[in-house]
Amino acid sequence: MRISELAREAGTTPRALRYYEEQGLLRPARLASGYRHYDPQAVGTVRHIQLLLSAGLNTAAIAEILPCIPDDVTVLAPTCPELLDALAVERTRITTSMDRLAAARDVLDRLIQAGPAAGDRS
Amino acid sequence: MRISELAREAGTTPRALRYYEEQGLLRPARLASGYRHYDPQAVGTVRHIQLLLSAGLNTAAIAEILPCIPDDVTVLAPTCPELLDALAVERTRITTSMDRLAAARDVLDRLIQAGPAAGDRS
DNA sequence: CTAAACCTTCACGTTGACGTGAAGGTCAAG
DNA sequence: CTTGACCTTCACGTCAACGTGAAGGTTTAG
Repeated sequence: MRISELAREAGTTPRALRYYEEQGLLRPARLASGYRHYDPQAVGTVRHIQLLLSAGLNTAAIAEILPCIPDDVTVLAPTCPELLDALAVERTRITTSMDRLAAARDVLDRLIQAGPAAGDRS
Repeated sequence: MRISELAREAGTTPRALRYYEEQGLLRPARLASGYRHYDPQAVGTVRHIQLLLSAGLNTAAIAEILPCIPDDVTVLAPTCPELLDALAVERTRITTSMDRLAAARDVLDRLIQAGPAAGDRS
């Protein structure tokens, strides 16, 4: 598939896919015309990238981790043991972020309940 | 107190405090010299700001919410009912972020366990 | 009185993940 | 054979929360 189709399938833009390639996250083949050619597995790969990005990992961290993620999401066969430290660091970072989010959400919850709870009868 | 002392107390920098003021989050008094003067409550206010920032709220959202947060953190008395929608939106955003973080952490967990789980007995 | 350590207001620099044209090549359809 | 929808590579723009001097006024300690 070509870049626009992959972008549609994965819910992103051609620009982002070129950026991922520039950062070493994707290595599409090239047609004679110079067009990028992606195999179907790239859809899952891109979804992984987006997921990890939304978790706060930067492209450098994903570039380290991504080669360890096999095509089939559920199988998870050949892991790279050298990266365990990096994985643990990111895991800790994610957990810390979740804790902060939970604390902030508590503040909002108190605000939400403090207001209308007292006297909102309409 | 002056800006450097507040920065120390709240664990941040004078630059950040000036930025918060520029964004309408703080309104310190001014001495005759032009120096900013903060009352002790500002320490808690700044901590709230940092917490909400770390939760992904931007300064505009915090500017809306902050006036509703009373000085005493635990009391939470006079809430602004008009802002309930904004609060709910941010709450949803936070929950969504937490879900994404949890999903990404699951991916990392599978990677962490897939590798050393097979044969790591030490 | 002077030096250190504050403070002030500009105003440009940084970082990351892209957005957004610009200028031009490629390819299937009519 | 030309239109239009693709694609390519630069390369500058964006946004947010500050960092980092620059140039100068203020306050405090000796």
